[in-house]
Amino acid sequence: MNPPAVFLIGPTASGKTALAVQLYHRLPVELISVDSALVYRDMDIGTAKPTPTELAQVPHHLIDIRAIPETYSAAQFRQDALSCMAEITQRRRIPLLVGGTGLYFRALRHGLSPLPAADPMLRARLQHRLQTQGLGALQAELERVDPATAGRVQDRQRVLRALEVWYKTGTPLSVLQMQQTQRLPYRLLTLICAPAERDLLHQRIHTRFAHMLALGLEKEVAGLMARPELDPELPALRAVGYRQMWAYLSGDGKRSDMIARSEAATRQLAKRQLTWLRTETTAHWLPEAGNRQLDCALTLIHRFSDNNPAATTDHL
RNA sequence: GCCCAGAUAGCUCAGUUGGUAGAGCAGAGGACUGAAAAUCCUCGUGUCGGCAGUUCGAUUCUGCCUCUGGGCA
Repeated sequence: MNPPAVFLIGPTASGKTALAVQLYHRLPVELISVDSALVYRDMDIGTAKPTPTELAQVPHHLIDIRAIPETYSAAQFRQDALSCMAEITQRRRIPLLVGGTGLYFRALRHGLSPLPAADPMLRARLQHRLQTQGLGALQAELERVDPATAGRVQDRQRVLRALEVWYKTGTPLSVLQMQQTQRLPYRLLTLICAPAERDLLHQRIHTRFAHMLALGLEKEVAGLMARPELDPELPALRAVGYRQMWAYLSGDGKRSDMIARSEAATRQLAKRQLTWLRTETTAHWLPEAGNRQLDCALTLIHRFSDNNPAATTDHL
């Protein structure tokens, strides 16, 4: 039988990290972060990263593993997470994957088709064509080489990616995506940590952003702006809060606008994360934060790890 | 106290030469295969500040009132 693993998925500001820490103290688990922003060093306050003290007490894998100018990807994540999970399993412990990046969870669970990695040179060339010829020209070309994908995607980013795959392999993306992917070789328990009331989540987002400002988010971003190798178009710096603060410190809008825009962007992020969650049909939705939530999670994980998959993989 | 300008969607505002109105933002739903905290798609009924008058019909014109800016005393 495959070894066990637990997914703990939740939107930003849902309290999933706090729950994961409590679980760490009571169960033989090790935490793996599933978060595209936490991988970056020097982005601490705005990503609500656990503090160095917390990280020392409760180790999280896959945090602070990249410098800001570096790119990371779902495929990178899958590879890194699988190797962490193997090590944890060898220590006879259970990997607890906690985070909110839906694509990373999906890539880990269902695998990825064998596609070529991003090619920065090729991307730059395509980006240039996008600027000079417009999206329509690129869409028309995709329509010729891969009509299936052309009919499915309409945004710049994915049109460019589909052409990139075509240039690198000579095979349409839609054909490559039909190939069998490698599924996760673990027995899985999926827990969802999300407030039932949207209003409550919005309140938490508001409070948490005020807290980030109090912790010195402005200073953190000003420090990044002072570094010549960084610019606001880098994927890492498009993160919620950083993008808005960078714009404000560059003279765009009032401080109150920056706050409103940051909180709105966070709400929108949480909404998109919740959309991923609704496709999780075999997951267990945990009750609201508190003792009952912890007890519920503990019970579910105990039952799950006691080699009784039938009792736990079913829906509630 | 007087004069002027406003009052329309949760917010900022446009508009209707009189036939009950629409943008941006916010919000909601959805998509998602090496940038994903990214990138996109779809969704707009609201006493048009209140009361009265003119009119077949008023959010639109008129009068009064209330409130908010600005100016003059």
